[in-house]
Amino acid sequence: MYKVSEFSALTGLSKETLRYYAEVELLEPVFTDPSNQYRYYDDGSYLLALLLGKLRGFGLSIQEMKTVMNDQSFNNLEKLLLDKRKNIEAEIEELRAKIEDINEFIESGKESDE
Amino acid sequence: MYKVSEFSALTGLSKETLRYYAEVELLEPVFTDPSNQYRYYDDGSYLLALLLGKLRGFGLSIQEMKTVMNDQSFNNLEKLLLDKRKNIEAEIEELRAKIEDINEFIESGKESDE
DNA sequence: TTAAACTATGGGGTACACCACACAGTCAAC
DNA sequence: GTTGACTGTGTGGTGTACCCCATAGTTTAA
Repeated sequence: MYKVSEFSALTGLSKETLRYYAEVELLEPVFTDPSNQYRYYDDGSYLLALLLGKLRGFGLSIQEMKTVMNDQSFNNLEKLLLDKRKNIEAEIEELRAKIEDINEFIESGKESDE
Repeated sequence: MYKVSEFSALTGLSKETLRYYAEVELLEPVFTDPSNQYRYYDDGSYLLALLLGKLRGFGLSIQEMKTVMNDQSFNNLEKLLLDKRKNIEAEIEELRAKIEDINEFIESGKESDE
């Protein structure tokens, strides 16, 4: 069982983030000491925390991560990741279009200069 | 001289946005009636407003647009746009890397399933 | 003249995922 | 037993570019 500081160091998630994740019920401590409210995590929490760190890196929102965590079988995970990938691809398309707009704008500026 | 509603309809910028742009000194009315604080815009404002709309679409921040507006010769404009384009390209790269991460994660999941 | 339509101001709210800080209780090592 | 390190809670702040609302004053058309 790890206390927050140790668990924070272990997982790379800040203490505040851990507290936040507990608050929003994304990653809850396995045990909370009723006498002092200290939160304790275990090795299972550790694996989940690593997963969460990865998913955050992929750009999943808290809500999305919650749906992943609420499905112990992780059946939804792949589907969610594929969706996320599609979203990212769409974002890339938008950015590409923006670049095109900028290019056109620059070009039109040059023409009217001459 | 246009009052806000008319000018808003003309430019596509909402009244609130116009007020905000006046507040942050991005696009100030050409005249403010001292008796009632009504703000008035003219055709010069119109052209600037169109430019601002475009620049917003390109993803320029208010601060960046201010630097553009503060340089009447618009000498900085092209440089700024090229910078912006570079930023967008970098963003695209990040997103691509994220997709790669996701792909790897999915693949590794499949392997360990079998 | 009166009512509808317009305008201004000030303030709060939004989304998101935390971070920071003050204060107080608690634990651990010596 | 004391001191320093740790923990909790509650609250406020962050950034960005606005949006929305209530209130109150103003203009305009009939």
